[in-house]
Amino acid sequence: LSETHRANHAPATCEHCGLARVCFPAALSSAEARKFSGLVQRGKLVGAWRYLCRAGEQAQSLYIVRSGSLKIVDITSGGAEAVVGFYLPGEVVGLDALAGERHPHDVIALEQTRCCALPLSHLEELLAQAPGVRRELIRMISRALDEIQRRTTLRAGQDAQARVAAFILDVGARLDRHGLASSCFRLGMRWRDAASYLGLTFETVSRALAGLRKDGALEVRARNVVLKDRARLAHYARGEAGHAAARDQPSLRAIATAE
Amino acid sequence: LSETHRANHAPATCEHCGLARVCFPAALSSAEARKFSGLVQRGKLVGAWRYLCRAGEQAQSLYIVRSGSLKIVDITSGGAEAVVGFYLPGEVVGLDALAGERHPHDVIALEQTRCCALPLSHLEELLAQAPGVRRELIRMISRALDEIQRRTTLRAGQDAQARVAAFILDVGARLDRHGLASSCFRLGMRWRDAASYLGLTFETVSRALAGLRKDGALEVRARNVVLKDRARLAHYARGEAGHAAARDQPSLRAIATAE
DNA sequence: CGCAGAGTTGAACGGTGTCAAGTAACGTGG
DNA sequence: CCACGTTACTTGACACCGTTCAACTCTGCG
Repeated sequence: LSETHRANHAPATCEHCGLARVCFPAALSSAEARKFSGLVQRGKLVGAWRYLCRAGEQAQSLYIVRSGSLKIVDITSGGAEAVVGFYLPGEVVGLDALAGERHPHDVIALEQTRCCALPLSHLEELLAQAPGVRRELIRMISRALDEIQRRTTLRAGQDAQARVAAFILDVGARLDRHGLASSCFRLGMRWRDAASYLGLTFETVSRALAGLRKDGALEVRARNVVLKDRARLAHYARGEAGHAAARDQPSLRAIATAE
Repeated sequence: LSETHRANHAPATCEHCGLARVCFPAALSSAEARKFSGLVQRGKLVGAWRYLCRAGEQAQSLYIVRSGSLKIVDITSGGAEAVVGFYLPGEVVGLDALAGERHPHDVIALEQTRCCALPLSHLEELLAQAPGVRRELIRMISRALDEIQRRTTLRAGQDAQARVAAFILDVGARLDRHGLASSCFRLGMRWRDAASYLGLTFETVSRALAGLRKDGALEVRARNVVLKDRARLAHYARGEAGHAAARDQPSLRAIATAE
């Protein structure tokens, strides 16, 4: 059963993959894409709660999430776990391991998750031979850097409801970017994980969601989220709900332009 | 004042620069390093409070901070400014603009700051001709990604003293990595900026510093910081000071290893 | 059907934000 | 170089949001 199932979800080449338009090959010439496709191990399955990779471990591959989701986890010296981020379908795991060649964090599947793998040895080969892959890889890491930086705004300075609303919208936008339903989706993580990521407790996340639900901004059942009113959510995400807007004036005296 | 001194001795080539061992050329062959050196505009000066680049602006160059410091700023829809990060000497500005070719954030000098610039047009040229530069660039972006991700831990979940202690240690570590004094340094930013970065108010930062100072963990005068007791600071940074350690048990049932 | 883990909801405490007043550092112009 | 004004920082008091602890319900799975 799982074999035929896997076959259905695992096309033989990247060209036939549902994510082809947003994955690596999208920006490659067809020759490069074929070469790329030949080096990729497609559709590796990672069960719920299993590690895709472990902190400190030698990095073997880049992984592209095809379906499912994962969490990036940092274990503090006290043994507590802090969630550093999530990987959603269409996103690439391991871009942060290209410097040290070691994975900096544990990456754990939140549900049954399917990934394609590009072995790093093959990546080297591709980088030398296919300039498109080089450009694309640099573009990807750079974009990842930008997104993480942009995301830090969600996690500090705002109150709980704003952070939760922003988080939901962010997940929606990320799914949207990869052509997946962005108004009605299933969150793979427990609230506990989302809370850790947002710097809150799961009780607070629960309460924030209750508030958003009561206002008709969204619906939540189990872990399925339906965005009912994006504008209202965005409003919450900016902290402009109920109480007045931010009064933290820029105090910015930055000078118009250098030279 | 030491700044003007240094300015007079702005080296004519990268080989003679004090940061040579930690900057780009460190990992290049001498031929590549010479080529690199020839394409770099050295020692551009950015006055305090001036923009190195602006959000949305077409990216022209990668910048390497030689001395001084800058803040990365995001302007919220309400007009308030949120500090997303800082650049310290030896670090590279603009790695997050390689995807969209536009700078995602304002970058503002916190003090008189000196940067070298590598025009992106020249970078393309280098990437094609010098494989060492390609490797090094990928390594650098990847490392930046890792560091930002690692840094998110500092900003969520811990109390104010822990965050401030962790921040100070992080700045010290970053300076150390580039061969600069790591136990006694000057923070270029106002507490207001550090507070924004840490998701706190500047009053709370001030109080946290007062606490750390009272315990003899560090000394602060104006913006000069002296680390007196790193162990104690690290202790604070882990949130193990005074009250008991984290009781947030992993609840981690992640399964030993996939397959 | 029943257990275990996840999520919800309530009450009380505490840390941080907020407001306010006072002090120290910095830059500017005399 | 000094007086001044502005800005940054310090410190205190209080309110509020979020954490903590606890009881309960829901969901999923054997």
